[in-house]
Amino acid sequence: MESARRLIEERALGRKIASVFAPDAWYLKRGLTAGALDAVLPGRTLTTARRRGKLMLVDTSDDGPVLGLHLGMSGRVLVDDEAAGDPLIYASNREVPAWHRFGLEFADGGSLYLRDPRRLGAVELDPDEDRLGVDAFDLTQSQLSRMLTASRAPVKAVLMDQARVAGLGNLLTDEALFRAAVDPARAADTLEATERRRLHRAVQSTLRHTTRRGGSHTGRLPRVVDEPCPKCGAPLLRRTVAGRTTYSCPRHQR
DNA sequence: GATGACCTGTGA
DNA sequence: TCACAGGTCATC
Repeated sequence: MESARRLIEERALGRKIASVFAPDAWYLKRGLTAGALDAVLPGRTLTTARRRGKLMLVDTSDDGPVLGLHLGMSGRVLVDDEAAGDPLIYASNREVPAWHRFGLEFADGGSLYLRDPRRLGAVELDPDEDRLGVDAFDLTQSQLSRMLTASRAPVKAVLMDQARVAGLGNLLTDEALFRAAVDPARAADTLEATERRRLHRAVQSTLRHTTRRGGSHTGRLPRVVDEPCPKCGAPLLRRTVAGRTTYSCPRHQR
């Protein structure tokens, strides 16, 4: 995610858009059409690449619209046919032209494409940025503590709620809870102050770890039932928490 | 806040 | 052949 933003920042800013490639109407959200994109993007350049959680925000020149790009779980950004980051898990890295769901052709002959096998990504114009909470990278200890003490939901549900914290998905959340030794199903408001601090540190270290690996989600917690816990050896547990498949260690995550 | 639908490649 | 993966949205 962050590496995709950086790729756009380093390689795509300042290049004049010649045309828009938007063959997949389903991929355009909130009433957006290919015609609307054609009407506003050609002639402009991309000026800034920002990110809030999993939503990429690309500003355009001459008071143009903000281009919102969602990668979903399997989407990747390609600039001049070059991808960012490590190969993702749960996603194919093959080159299939039909997986190009959206793109910008630049006047210099280059391009920016979203390649997304499973079509779970999305493109929108002028996205409502405030539907997302604080970006996980900027989450402070006291912000997290307030969220936790204010909710009786499972701690995993609080971490995954994009309106509270933007950017933590299923895998990252499991990994952070594993590192913090906290049971994902614990009601958020039952965490002690020391556990809340530990969880904050675990979120930060998980994020640092994954960005260092180029945004890939591979962590310390194996997502395999009955695999021995790398920390204490107990067979790992698999269940549904907050509506998502959840792996945790039944012994040391309390 | 929980649940199921959406979508489609992957691997058993 | 089919269960499963994940982020988001509509619905309860």
